Amino acid sequence: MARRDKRDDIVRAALELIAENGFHGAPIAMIADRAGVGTGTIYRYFANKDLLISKLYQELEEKIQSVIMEGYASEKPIRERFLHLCTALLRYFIENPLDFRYMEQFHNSPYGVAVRRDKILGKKGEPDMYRELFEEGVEQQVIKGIPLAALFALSFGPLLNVARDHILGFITLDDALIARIIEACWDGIRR
Amino acid sequence: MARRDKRDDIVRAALELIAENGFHGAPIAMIADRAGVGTGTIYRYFANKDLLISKLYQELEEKIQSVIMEGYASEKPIRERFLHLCTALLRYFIENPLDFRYMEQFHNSPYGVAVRRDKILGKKGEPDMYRELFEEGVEQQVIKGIPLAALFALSFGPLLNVARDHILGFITLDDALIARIIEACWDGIRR
Amino acid sequence: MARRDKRDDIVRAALELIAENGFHGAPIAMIADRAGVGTGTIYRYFANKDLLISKLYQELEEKIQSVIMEGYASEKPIRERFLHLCTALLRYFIENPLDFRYMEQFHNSPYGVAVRRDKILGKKGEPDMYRELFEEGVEQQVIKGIPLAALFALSFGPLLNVARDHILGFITLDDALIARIIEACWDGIRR
Amino acid sequence: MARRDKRDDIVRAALELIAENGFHGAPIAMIADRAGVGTGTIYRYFANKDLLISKLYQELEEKIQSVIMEGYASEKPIRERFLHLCTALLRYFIENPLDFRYMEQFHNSPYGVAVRRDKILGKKGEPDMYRELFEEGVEQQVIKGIPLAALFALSFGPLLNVARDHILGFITLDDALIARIIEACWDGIRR
DNA sequence: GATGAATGAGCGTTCATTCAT
DNA sequence: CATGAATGAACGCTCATTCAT
Repeated sequence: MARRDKRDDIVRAALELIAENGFHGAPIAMIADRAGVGTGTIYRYFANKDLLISKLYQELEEKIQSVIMEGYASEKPIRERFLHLCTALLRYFIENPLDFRYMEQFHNSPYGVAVRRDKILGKKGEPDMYRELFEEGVEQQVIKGIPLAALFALSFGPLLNVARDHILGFITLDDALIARIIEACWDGIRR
Repeated sequence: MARRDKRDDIVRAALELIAENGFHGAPIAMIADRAGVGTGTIYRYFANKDLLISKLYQELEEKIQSVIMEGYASEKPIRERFLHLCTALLRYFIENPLDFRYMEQFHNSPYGVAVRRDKILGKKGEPDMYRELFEEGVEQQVIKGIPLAALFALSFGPLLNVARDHILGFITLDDALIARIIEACWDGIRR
Repeated sequence: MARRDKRDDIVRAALELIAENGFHGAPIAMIADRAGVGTGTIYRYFANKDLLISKLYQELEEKIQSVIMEGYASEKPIRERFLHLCTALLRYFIENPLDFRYMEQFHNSPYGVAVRRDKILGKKGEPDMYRELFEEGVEQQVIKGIPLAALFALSFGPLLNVARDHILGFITLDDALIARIIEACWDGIRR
Repeated sequence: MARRDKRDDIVRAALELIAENGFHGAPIAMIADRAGVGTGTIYRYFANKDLLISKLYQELEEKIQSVIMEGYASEKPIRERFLHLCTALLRYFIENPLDFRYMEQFHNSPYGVAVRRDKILGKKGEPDMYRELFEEGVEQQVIKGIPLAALFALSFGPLLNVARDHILGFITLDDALIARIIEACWDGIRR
């Protein structure tokens, strides 16, 4: 088996178990078992469990980022761009429920706080589509002039909530409902 | 010391430690220590740690429920009632950050799922102000005709997010900003 | 069983196993087993394995110190005092081979270096019979005027070597031989 | 690279790491790394770690043996020969502290016991300069008539102790001091 | 021959829970 | 009733050794 494959097996096993059971419910031995490798093998790819968790988060974030940026046109109107990003993100989560659950677990953990700070306050040079979009929208007076953190809350809060409820089976999201919910998010932030 | 007092000490210690450090950072021995009781004593009040956690959640919920219902008048317009509930809730969280952090920890854990289901789908007979409000608002065509879960998401999602950001210091909520954010939530759900 | 007894069981088990097999050959689980307690119990008495090892060393040292000081008269001639201390020490080791082996293991380990430095250079305020004796002897020109460390080496070096050889069965020390060897040590350091 | 060179690299890496960090601090992977070879390669030269350790000891011993025998003349008087051997040995250790530290680690380990036994009791036919010297000295009544093990203890005990203290910086040995200490050793064993 | 990825037994340590006092 | 000493399963992690390439 190629080296890459083994790493992938580990990452996938970690993703599944953590998504399903939380960090608690995913001991290294169980991850190794699910991945079909020895426990020691995991440590050849990740220095420790924390790093495995963080690395997996980063990779997911990059993957999601690239997916939602497909077809994104920065010259279109703010509203259209907002709808695009939100729809793409929500669709991604619905189609990849494990990824969603993992991200959720991660954000609600000590790691998550630092990441959230960077997202809101802007990390060293790294651009964030949402932040740029909000800042531009506020400037153009299309979006309410409230702090960025509030705009993030008004957008992601509902989004992540409905994604979760859908995955848990409390609601069933189809294209029409997705569209209505995202319109509602837009109603929340638009001036 | 009265039996009640001892129980309260345990509950308060658990609240503080779990709010500050998460479930991980609150072993029974530490809770007992902070409460000033023996570890065994906790098991005289709660059959096990899970039950302590769940019971504490229930009590917090009841307390919050009663606080936000103060001055709530069901004969007032939907909008006004919505603003009242949301403002009271957000204020409560800001003034009681430990309670908020605890609720957050709880919701983001295996326990949380069942609770959320009950809230959305309606538990055995127990009334929920929000659900009633939303149902009435939808009926009166004041609120968007989307599933209850979506309305919950559009309301609580932003609320909990800004509460967290405030507590973490990423945003500073004053009365004016609270009002604007809750208005924005209303914009999101109103027809 | 009294608390003290359990602690003693742990300490004795650690002493035996480490003396017999070295630090390597004395995992916590084995010590617990030999002591007849659960592994977790050890951690109620010692914060970690290192502390157990260090504490055991200290206690042994104190015990040995008090034994060899029995009947020690500081007004007697240097030579007589030297013979007394060395004889008492060597006898102690022969009669308590586990203690000897333990001390040996300890001294030959990272911990041991610091202890040795203190012994030679003189720790804060703590008096050491040997150091005082050597210093007095050098001053009185009864003992060779070479560095303390050299005097320690000329005394303890042979002592510990023969103790080891006796315990390992390479030599059999009786009172006469002990006396001759210690006289030889004196020959080495005396002017 | 020649086979011999690779083996030397491994042996040197093992020597350095074990001397510096003890057996604990020298995992096979680290030795391989330092030697610039693959971990598996080590097992082509040594069946297992224990054998590497023992073989390294033997080689060091042979090297030391040959060095201290330089200029050794068995026709000279006992005393002179003793001073020669001890001086050469002490000098060697001071000039090769890694070798010394390694020997020390080795002697204070399960392996060491067997080696010591051989040295004192005389291994199958292998001659040992010191043993011969002591036996001859005792016979000529130049050296005290005590067991060989005691003579070894009175000679090597101080020697190894001062070597260690010098390497650890507790004492500074120059030629004069070395001479005085070895004279003192001689005082200890001579009749 | 040489490699280093893979392995899993074994380590030190934690902590929810029990139970004798 | 209240206690806290005792427990041992379970955890994250290490490392000597193997073996497919």
